[in-house]
Amino acid sequence: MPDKPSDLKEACIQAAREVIAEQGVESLSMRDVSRKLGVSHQAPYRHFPSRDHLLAEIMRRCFVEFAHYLDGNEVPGLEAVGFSGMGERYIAYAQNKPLEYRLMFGTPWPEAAQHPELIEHAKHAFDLLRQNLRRKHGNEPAKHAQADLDALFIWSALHGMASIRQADVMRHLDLVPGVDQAFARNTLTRIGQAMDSAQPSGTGTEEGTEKK
Amino acid sequence: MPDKPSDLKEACIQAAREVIAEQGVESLSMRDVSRKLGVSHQAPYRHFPSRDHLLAEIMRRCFVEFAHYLDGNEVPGLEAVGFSGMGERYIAYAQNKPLEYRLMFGTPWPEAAQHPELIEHAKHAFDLLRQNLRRKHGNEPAKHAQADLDALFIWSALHGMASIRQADVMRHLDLVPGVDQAFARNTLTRIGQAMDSAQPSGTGTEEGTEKK
DNA sequence: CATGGAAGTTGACGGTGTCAACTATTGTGG
DNA sequence: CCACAATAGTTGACACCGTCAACTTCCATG
Repeated sequence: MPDKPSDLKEACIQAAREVIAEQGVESLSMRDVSRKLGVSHQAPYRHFPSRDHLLAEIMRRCFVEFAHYLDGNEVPGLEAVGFSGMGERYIAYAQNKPLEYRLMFGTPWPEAAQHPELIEHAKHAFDLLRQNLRRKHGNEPAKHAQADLDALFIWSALHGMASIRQADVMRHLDLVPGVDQAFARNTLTRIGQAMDSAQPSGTGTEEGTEKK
Repeated sequence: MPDKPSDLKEACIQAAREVIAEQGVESLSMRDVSRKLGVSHQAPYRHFPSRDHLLAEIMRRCFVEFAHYLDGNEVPGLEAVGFSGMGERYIAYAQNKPLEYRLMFGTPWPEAAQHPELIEHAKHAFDLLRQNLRRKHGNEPAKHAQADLDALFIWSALHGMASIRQADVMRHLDLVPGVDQAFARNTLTRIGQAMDSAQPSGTGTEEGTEKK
């Protein structure tokens, strides 16, 4: 039990991450981190105005790590091979850091206005994917809408897969044995097939023929 | 204020759904339900052993509704036109009943063993998609693995999109205007393109050439 | 009519986040 | 060198939560 750490703010973040890693986000309490640090239950409030602010700071750091991961700086085995490599790194992150992934993408976010740096770093991670696609499409502004749509689609498929894999409902679907192993590979293949097909006609920005 | 409802169990479920619709899942409390029904804070425990059991029952009913929706019995405008129609109905449900969708797919599930009927109904909803794909592939058992993989991929893309659309982080990504409108349509198109491509080589059940 | 089980009430316990007031420490200006 | 103010940390309270235990109320059945 480390008593009275010199940098309490940093120690709070560290302790909170440990609690999250051991028991999950939802059962993290301010008083847990206080106890863990051998400090009064109000001490963390000197450094974080509320539980949400502590959580937001942790999420922000997770997004920094995540972006680093997506850039290929964390998994030296997988060299950057364009977008497909990024998809694999996305999957690898969700698989290797499931609690962090759940924290970033599975937890109800605190009010955005209160935590501008959080959304800034989240946006940055998304921008890595988007810029990758803009380079692929050619960077003229006319193509930006399609790049955004592609980024959203790829993110959807990857995030949906990561969420489903982490939800224990998957264990109860009576899947054909071995399918869970092939799930990630198949998803990447299907994404690639979709992206190799012709681009969808319109972005929907010109008119709306399906408004009913 | 409805005093002393005759069927308290049903009234609890109704009241809880209202609270969820007004304030979200996470701020639903047993005592809220009690107060709303003008009843003591322990009365609901006569009918539900715990908060999780009440939540599980509500989730179960949501899955029943959701399956009904997927089958096309709720949106008479959209006739059942095979898989593609089901994708649209999936999206329509997530859009029209966002809180129920969040409850089913965005909330940490209670321990599965405690709530067998919940997973049974969840599995039933997934089976609607799977059986649809089995009919499409031909129903021989050899094709079942591919049907499962396809179902998981389609579910991933749809669920990922639904989650992302509901997360308010989307409002902060500086997307090209109009892209959010086209998001759903583009996703369906991309799914269709992926499914129209050749099937991926293996299911991963035969051997593992990528185990390392 | 007695009795027993089911439904509902009351009260408590330990847990939480957070406000308010207090103390201790530390660095600085007179 | 010392007073003083800011900063960090403590203590105590409050309202809320889920849930256990003991109590009452009531109705159906023997």
